[in-house]
Amino acid sequence: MTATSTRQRLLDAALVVVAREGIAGTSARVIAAEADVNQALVFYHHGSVDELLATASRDVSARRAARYTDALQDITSFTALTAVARRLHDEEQGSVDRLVLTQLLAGARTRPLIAAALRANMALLVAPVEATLARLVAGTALEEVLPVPELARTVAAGFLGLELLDGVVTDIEAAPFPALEAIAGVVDLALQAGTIETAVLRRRLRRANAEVASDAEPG
Amino acid sequence: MTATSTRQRLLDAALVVVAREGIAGTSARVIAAEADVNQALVFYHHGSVDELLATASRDVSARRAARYTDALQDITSFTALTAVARRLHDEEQGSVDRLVLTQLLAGARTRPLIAAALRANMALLVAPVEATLARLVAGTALEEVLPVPELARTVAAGFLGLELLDGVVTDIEAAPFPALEAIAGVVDLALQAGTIETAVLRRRLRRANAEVASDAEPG
DNA sequence: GTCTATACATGGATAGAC
DNA sequence: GTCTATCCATGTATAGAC
Repeated sequence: MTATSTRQRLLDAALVVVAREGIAGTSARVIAAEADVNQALVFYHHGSVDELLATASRDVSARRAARYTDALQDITSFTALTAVARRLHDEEQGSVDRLVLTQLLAGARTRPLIAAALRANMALLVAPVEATLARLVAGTALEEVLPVPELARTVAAGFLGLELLDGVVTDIEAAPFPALEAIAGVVDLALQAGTIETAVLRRRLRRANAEVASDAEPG
Repeated sequence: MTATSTRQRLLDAALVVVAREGIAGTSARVIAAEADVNQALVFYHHGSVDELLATASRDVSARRAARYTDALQDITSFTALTAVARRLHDEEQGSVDRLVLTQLLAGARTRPLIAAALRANMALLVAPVEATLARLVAGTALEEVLPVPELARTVAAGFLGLELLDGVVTDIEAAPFPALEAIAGVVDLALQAGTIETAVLRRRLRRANAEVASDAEPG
């Protein structure tokens, strides 16, 4: 086994440093120290700190997307979807990958290279969620009222929100999942033919949707 | 009218700078320049940059909580709740207050003073949401299966997730709300007596809940 | 309360020897 | 590919005059 290349050591170290020091505390010097290499090599191998972070971000998100795709492929109910969300969240507790994303999102607001990397990465992350949701609503009354691509982004964003707050507002840690699972239970029930007649649900959903639309443009 | 005090000018400027430059680009010098006062006055009036940010954060969150409390007080359905979420989101488009929270959350990971301020602030933010949800489920079949305090934190966190991604992953901007409103419609329908008999829903929800619990501890 | 001046640390990035 | 040395900008914070 050859020793890990300096280039790769810097990529790994960058993620560790971002997770530990935050985006504001991440510098070429600190990353190099973490990788135990000379500071100038950050610029030799990666051009700039932001390019290094962008590359590292692409790597970590590819790993994350693969993990999500794998975990979601057998999902057949909203209840199961929330259970997977809980499991993924638990598995990522304290992991480097988890802390990095929120730090990079904050950094992306002012650093174009990081923003570009995250945009590409978010698409990877949303794809498996979208595929799963499309499978879940196919053939149900929800199919014609739920905008699946948008819902997938909403779900991914909400999940991110939980990860973002976890550890800062510490009392939120395990709390979200029972709540989400209870709601998923209601939705799953609503989808079961026999509990609500599909035709009735469809009609009512359409009516409710129309009301929302008219509420949104008052007077 | 007396001119705004230097102390207050610094508080206002701090938020502007955090929103514009991000937490990583926020320094005493930049804040002082934005406030058009001398750099040393940051330390004279606020002790340190982090203390200034913590104070400013408390102020901005108090404003935000007041806005939310006001907007939520007349909510009587989940559909209306999502409509309010959409309105609040739209109103905060491009506002200083909106960008600040995510930046401070990222900063909180490594800066104790900011973390403490945000913890206090999050409680303010969750309170009106919790009160609203408690009102919504009171007397319905959901009352005994939904953990309201946890759900309130989940909703707040999810909302934050949307705000966090908005502007970075640009295609998410307006998308979440139709999706959320469609789901809220389903939940509201499920709660309407006559659509589903309450007793049936209760029994099924309990059973679904039990299945989730046993799924969570396999083999 | 506000200013100038300054000490001192850290950071991005490059030149040039090896 | 890697190292040392260095330039220069920016940042925190304080001392002391006004």
